[in-house]
Amino acid sequence: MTRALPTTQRPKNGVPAWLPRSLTGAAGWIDVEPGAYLFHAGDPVRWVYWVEQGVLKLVRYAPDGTEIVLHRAGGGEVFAEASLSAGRYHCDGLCVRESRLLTLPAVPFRQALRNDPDFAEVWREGLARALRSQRARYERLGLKSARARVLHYLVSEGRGEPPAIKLSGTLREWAEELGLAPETLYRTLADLVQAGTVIRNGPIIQLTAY
Amino acid sequence: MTRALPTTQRPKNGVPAWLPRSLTGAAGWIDVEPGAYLFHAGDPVRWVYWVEQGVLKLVRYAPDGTEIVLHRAGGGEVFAEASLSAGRYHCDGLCVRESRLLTLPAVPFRQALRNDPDFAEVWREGLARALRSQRARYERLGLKSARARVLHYLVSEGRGEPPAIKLSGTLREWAEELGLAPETLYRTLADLVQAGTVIRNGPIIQLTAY
DNA sequence: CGTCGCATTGATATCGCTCAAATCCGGTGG
DNA sequence: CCACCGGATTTGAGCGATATCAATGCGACG
Repeated sequence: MTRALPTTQRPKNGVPAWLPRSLTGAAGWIDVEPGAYLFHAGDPVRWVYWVEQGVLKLVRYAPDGTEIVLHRAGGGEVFAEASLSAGRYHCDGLCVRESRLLTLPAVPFRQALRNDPDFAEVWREGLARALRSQRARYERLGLKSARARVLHYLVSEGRGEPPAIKLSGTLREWAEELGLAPETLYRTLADLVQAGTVIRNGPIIQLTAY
Repeated sequence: MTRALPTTQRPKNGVPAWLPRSLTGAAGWIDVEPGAYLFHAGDPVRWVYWVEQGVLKLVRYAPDGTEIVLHRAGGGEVFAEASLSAGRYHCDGLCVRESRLLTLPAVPFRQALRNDPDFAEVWREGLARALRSQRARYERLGLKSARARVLHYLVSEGRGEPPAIKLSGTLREWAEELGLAPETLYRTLADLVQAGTVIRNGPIIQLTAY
């Protein structure tokens, strides 16, 4: 059932520096189109992917066919790394937006983790960082009010004293990250500025001091 | 500012088997009461905690004093392991429910990760598993309807075909995990049973087949 | 037998989502 | 330089799903 992967070969630029040579040697670039499946549940694990650009997702399906998204990965992230500790995939991996991926063979990847302590440490740090980030996002979405989510974001992701952030994308994208409709974020931000709780200078958003 | 830790010594039972001897030798049991701080932001990192029982949380504070929860840890989980890659804590760690903890000194812990490949692998697997779980929970909370969250939970956490789960706790606890008011979960479950989408036998909840 | 917490159901209020229209802004082509 | 276009940003209005408040039943436990 797995659709054949596009195999466009690309020059090996942009390979993350933290990958050991034993892996980069066997790696290859591919481009995938939205809707294309990288693998299906049950397929033997062959590759782990590093996402240079684009968006991918891991999905399962409810009996009625409803898609259940387990994870979304974007640029700079590793995709399907859970498969490293499994022989077969436990969900489908598919492309959401046109993506360029670095394919890393799973077997040498596992070997590198066991044999290269430096790589293992970098990998471990990456997992820990991702886990921290994910926990904070989870706690944030547990908050019921838009106001509380925005403040949570500013405090947990912000830098400085008082905390401030610089939006890298659009407000719409931020709204999606916060699990809010864009309109709700617009209004909530306006209210917070109105109330003097935050100050906004274009893409810079800052909590006011005590 | 850090309140002195309770230092009740306990017999060394219940130590997780995956910990290397180099760590268990230096470990100790403590009991902490709700409201007690294990550490404050800025404190030098001394310990990582394994939670035998209880609930702890990592928090920061908004300028107005609002508590921002970054993470909650319960029985069987490791707490404050992010501190392993930092010299100082970046948030406060405090006790939510009476807890019994195993204190693991940070320095030997880091050494063990570097020097003991087996331990490093177990640790890595644990991080990866926690990360997967957290991603699924995050995607779930991103769903706006109670119905969708329940179905997502059944598909992503359920076992078998069609997916089924056995509730280990109360429905209230499940509701909290789903980010719903308990009443909403009661009603949603009743509706799903009514509609024939799920079957419920006490704590066993199962999706119906196609 | 009394108490406590969970489960359940009812009634109501509220907040955020949705649909809509107007404006702004950057980029593009004439 | 200007007209035009598409997407983001705002603001308005209304609806609906969920939270909240309440009351009852139930079972465990002392």
